[in-house]
Amino acid sequence: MAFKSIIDEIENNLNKILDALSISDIKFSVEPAKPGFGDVSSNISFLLSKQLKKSPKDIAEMLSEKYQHYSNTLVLKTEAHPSGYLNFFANWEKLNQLILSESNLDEFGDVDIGKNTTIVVEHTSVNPNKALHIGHIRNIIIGDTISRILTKANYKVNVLNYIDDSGLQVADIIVGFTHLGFDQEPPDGKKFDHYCGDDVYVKTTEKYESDSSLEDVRKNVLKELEDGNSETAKLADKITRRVLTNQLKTCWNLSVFYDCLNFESQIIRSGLWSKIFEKIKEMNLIEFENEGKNAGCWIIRGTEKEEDKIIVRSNGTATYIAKDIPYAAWKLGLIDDPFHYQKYEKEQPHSRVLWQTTLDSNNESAKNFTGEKVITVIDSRQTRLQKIITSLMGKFKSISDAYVHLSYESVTLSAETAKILRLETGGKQAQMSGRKGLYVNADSVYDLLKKKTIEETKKRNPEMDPSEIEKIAHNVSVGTLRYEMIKQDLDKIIVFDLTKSLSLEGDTAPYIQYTHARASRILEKSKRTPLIDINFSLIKEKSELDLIKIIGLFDIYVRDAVNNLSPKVIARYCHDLAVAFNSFYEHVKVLELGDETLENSRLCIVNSFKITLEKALDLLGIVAPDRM
RNA sequence: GGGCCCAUAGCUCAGCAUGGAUAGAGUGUUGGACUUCUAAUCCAAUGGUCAAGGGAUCGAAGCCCUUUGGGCCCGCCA
Repeated sequence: MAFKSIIDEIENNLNKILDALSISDIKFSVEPAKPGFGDVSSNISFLLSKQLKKSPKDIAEMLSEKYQHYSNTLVLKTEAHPSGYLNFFANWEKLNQLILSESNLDEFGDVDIGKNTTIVVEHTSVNPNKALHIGHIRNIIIGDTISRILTKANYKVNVLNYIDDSGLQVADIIVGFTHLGFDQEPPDGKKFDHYCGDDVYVKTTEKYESDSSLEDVRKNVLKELEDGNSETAKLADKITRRVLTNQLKTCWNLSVFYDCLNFESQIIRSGLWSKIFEKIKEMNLIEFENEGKNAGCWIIRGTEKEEDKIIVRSNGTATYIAKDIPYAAWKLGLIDDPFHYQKYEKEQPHSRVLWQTTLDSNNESAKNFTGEKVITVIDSRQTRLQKIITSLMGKFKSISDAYVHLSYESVTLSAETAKILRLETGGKQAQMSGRKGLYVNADSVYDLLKKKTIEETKKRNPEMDPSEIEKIAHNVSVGTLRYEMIKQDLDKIIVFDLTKSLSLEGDTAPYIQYTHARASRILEKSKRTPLIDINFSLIKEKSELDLIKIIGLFDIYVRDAVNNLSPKVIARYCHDLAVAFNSFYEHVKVLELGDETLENSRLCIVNSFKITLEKALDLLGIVAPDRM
């Protein structure tokens, strides 16, 4: 509750006042105040202005007076601001005690929005024919962060990664291996996923332009992929699984973990499509077109100005979007589960078990990776298709918003970075393209960051053990990359610039992580555990109060992040915490004050800050080092 | 042609959902602070017709409409 306690107290009292005035249906706000306007503000006077035929200022004065007659534990005084706002000043002695003691609890920041219901978060879902590039990373980090935040909000989260192992992109590299003579072993220790993406995929698609006969080869390969028993399918299975293992390595390195891998090939072979096809036919959600350009196809009728969408071609085969329908329905638990589950062959770090679908029965107990709600993280270019899926799922499931497409803008390359990749754009940003080899691999960005952070850490800790430096550099590099992907809103394009991405100053993860290291060192040097039963009247410096206040706002921001599915809210909160701590650090001393009691009270603040920041950063998948 | 998204300081972005006080950060530039709990830091200065126009409102960066500029999507491809 923390800071929310004072908000609730004010809200209650204001409601009582309204009751006494026989006023109802007023949805006023009670929010943390802007600096300089007390601690909590309400807009209530503005909303009453019309009804009471008085100026907001007069109403604020009236309310302020009345407020005195109600019981207050956390509010010290009220103030009617000339602008009309009703401002409240906190009893900081009590509020400090409340916030600092609550911040020591494990469940600090928890909010119960999910009520322990299940929710699916699907993210990553990259074709297993290439290495992850910086654009995929945005998807992955958004998905992982959302999963962490939803878990904090008491959802039981099932994280899924959909493996499109039977699509055109996979067919392309198989063509490369079977018809263009690419060796199945990458050269000189190159990571296999990089080799498939950088070499096999790019060069094979290049070949299509000069050799049109390859088109037929490709079509055949694609067809053979659907039949699990073909030699082609077996080769593809071997290749894609090897690429997948490499991709997962990249994800795990970034502290991204999953619960289950769902293979498209198995969805196709499970026959789920024909079941759902029958069902949507029965429900009249799909129509057979007898005439016009789509004659002979099954279509979903477009609404008003939108075009009809073909689901089954006139030759009887299902289109791309059709494949998404059974999967979406499966995720929502709307159809009998055709899968068995087995543990993934490689062990996922942090002893979180990773499962994968299989069509072969085994001895594992039954699993359920579906959810009452589903969040699918896919970039905004798929909005149109996802809208169709969403509306279709809405007709299957009565809960509103059961299926959510969490959309985000793509990552583009800055003109300078494109130039490094030998693409002249005339100063404009460029869309990445796996096909054209125009992208920046995630692994290489990590490597560059790592190299730089090792240097920086060494500089500051010349005596430190190399393995310790390595560990810190890893956490800082991962933090930097993750923070860059999450700190802005989902609807903003990220223009990725290789040089700028290496910045470790300002609004970056290292800035935030550094404050944690500072706090840790103070606690370490104090050589004692701060005691919480302190004299709170000693805390009166502005920088102290500001810091405690922000600590107390944690759950409010978690709530905000969940309700708006907005990971950046937590990123900003972490940044705010760090700014407040840095200001505290510069303005007041903690150690060697010659005043045991004051020292202890400040140590309490430092400790609360440290554990709160740790929790908040954990929601972003960022580890806070004790030294850096 | 139709649809979706974006436009706030030189640059990158918060604020917009739920209208109200003084529009905030970072970065850049300029100046200052390390014999001090780590300077990956802090402090200060600089920098804004909130794209343009109109509307509703006591009140608009925010809501409605129009326009402009930019991005993306619109295949019996995936």
